[in-house]
Amino acid sequence: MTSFTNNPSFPVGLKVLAVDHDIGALCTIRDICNGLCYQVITCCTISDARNYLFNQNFDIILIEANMPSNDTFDFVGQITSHFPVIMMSHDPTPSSVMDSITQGACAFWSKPLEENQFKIMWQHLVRKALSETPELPQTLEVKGGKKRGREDVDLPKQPLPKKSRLSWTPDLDKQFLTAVNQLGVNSINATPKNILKLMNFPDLTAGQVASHLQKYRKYLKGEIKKSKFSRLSAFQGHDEIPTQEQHSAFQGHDEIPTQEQHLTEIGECDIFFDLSELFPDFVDTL
DNA sequence: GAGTCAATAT
DNA sequence: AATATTGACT
Repeated sequence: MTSFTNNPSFPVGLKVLAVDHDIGALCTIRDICNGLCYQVITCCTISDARNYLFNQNFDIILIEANMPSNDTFDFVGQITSHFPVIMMSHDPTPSSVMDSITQGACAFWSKPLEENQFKIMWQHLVRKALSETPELPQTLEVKGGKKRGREDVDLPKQPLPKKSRLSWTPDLDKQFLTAVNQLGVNSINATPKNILKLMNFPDLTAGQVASHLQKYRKYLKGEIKKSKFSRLSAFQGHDEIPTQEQHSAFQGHDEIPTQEQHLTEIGECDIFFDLSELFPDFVDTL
């Protein structure tokens, strides 16, 4: 991930995760990081950030302090022992700065962000590495001080907090649903690989998508059967949801179907009801 | 090989 | 309970 070239003041390949509900800010961060040849991944929510951290490692994490969700600082507290975390905000109130630091963040940056701030990001990385591996300083000194700095030194990295199974958060699930709806749930194009491509979520595997897709389709079948006895609730009932559990994707957030999707679904259901009246046995195999 | 689906494992 | 894996089948 990260390495130091013969110029020890300029590590290359820093891998950055940026979390901010403000898309404009994410664009700025992305631009700056690209300019510095840093790898950067951005996301808008804490739950997406969690997923990224489950699945891959980062050198440093940038998080907006004033996110709409209220779990930001809890999250920060959970990850600062594993990653250097920098908090940021347009409005660095004493309390938000204090919360950040007490949760273990290593810096608080005032927005607007500037490239220079990113140039020194690596210092936090080194500080953290030093605190964990006392012998690193020698290595760095050699690197900068003398001879052929061509061999890169990889900073020692802490293993991931946990190699954990994927969690289908509402956000991730929403991405999934968006992709599936785009392809058409019952289209032959709605394959795990195609969905995976549309989702563009790092380190997500086709197998994971396939598993989720299977669950989703199973859920849909349940919904169709339930709606068998009441035409109206077939859709409008979509938000009044059957039980409550298995609904996270299909699990809970209210999908606002586009006009088109809506019509399509209605069409399908009408067909379904006609069939169910004529060929109840056939329908049962659906 | 790629998918689906049901069963089973974790 | 949710997710991952497996095995049979297309």
